[in-house]
Amino acid sequence: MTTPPRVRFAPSPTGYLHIGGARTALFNWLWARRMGGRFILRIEDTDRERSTRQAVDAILEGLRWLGLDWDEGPDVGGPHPPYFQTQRLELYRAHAEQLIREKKAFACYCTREELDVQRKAAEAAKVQFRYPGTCREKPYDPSRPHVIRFRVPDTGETGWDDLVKGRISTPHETLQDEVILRGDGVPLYNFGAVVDDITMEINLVGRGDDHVNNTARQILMYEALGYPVPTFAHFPMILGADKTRLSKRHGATSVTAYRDMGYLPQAVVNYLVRLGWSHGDQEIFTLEELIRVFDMKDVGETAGVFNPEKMAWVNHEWLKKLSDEELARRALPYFQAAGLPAQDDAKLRHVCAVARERASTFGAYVEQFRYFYAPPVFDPKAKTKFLTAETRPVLQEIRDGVAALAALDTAPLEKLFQGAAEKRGVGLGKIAQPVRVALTGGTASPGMYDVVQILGREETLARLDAAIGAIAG
RNA sequence: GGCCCGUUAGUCUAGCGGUUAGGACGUCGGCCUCUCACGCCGAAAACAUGGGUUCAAUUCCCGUACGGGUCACCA
Repeated sequence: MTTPPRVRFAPSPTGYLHIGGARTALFNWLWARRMGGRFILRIEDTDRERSTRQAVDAILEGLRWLGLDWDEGPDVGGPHPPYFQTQRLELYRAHAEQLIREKKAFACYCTREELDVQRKAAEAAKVQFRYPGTCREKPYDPSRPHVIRFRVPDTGETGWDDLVKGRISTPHETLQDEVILRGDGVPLYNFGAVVDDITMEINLVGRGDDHVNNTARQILMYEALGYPVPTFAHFPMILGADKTRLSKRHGATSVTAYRDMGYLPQAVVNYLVRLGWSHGDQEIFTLEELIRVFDMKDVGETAGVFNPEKMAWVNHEWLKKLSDEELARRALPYFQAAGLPAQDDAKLRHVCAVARERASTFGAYVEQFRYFYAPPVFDPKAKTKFLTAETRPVLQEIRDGVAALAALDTAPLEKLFQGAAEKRGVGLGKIAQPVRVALTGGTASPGMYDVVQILGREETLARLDAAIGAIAG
């Protein structure tokens, strides 16, 4: 392709932007950016029953959060407005009328009831229902209730060279004279998409695998309308762990849900791009790198299972790259959303610094380190094992030592803990573990000096006193 | 069921006729160590299956099995 690609993402606003849609958008966006083309966003809202304004907003929000901006579409306009299908009805009507004049489409007066009867009969006879062409030759009478059907050739086949899947073709016998305009004049998907892709000058259609079976019919429509057929690229589906198409029952599937769990947009993009595409042995990619190396031809052809563990790992890699300041700034809203009194200060930066190597999402930060902002919740087993009459003197010694320190710098703290260990001829663990349980409630935490420094002298002493008191009682 | 598409370890993938079949997540073991984590080192783990074609098939062709998609006045 020598002309720059004009690609599009055309979601129907019936819910949030989900993982699969996000990846489709991403592949298209990357290709447009790589090739110096245009990325067009079009809202396919012809299903009025299910389309909502909130869903439109949610999808735009999801795309923006991922960093996928559009060159033409809602909010930004462009040379081929409007970008909502329900505002383009005259266009579909005009193109349908052209087809009717040229006998490539016709009005069908069959009622749904009549069709249902035929469909049931076919089902009973165990044969594939196919519109029998009842109204093919009837004269056009706009005054009667009707739909417009596209006339499909009875024989032959239509194929194309798919950019990712290679040659695919469909025999016409498996197609039928499908409805392109409903009784109320609203187009059906295949026709609306074709008319829009023609008028918006889309020359590369990249979409999910689930549209493979629509492609031959659409190509027939391009040809009937007299326009060049675009290149098609069908991306493999994303599946759940049970290998069925990814859906809500597999867990979180909306991209904003991942934002809310504390994933970074660049990590979500990074994970999604690697699901069905690869480049050497590299796993971590910035958007800039992707724009340089992404190629639709490298997209694989096999469906892939969405793997939350790997996505968490990717997110962790990204988190580790952030500066302390950036990390804290981004983590803050999550602590606040959990009702914890965190602020963008030195304490938060210290908390994030120790969390960085220990948790892979901001959601996990809050979960694992809430004791820095709230009273510790004691693990019963840890309490029984480490907060005992035997460890009480240790807690007391550390408590008094911390109280006596001029400042909670690492060196004096180290000296305090090691002194207590040496005095007893035991390892540092014998000292640190009881203190750890007293301060954090559990047996796993960042290093003790960090914990003491983050909690501060007052809170450290209070927690040690409480633990000592609990043992006495 | 018809049609379309697919099949390399549990998962994501590299491979494009001759490789010790490479990398990553996860798993397991070790080192480090105040616990956890990080990091480092190491290990187990794959070409669905049967026929062809070929001197030679993971790689090309056909069948089978399995999986997915799709069969609306939804998109």
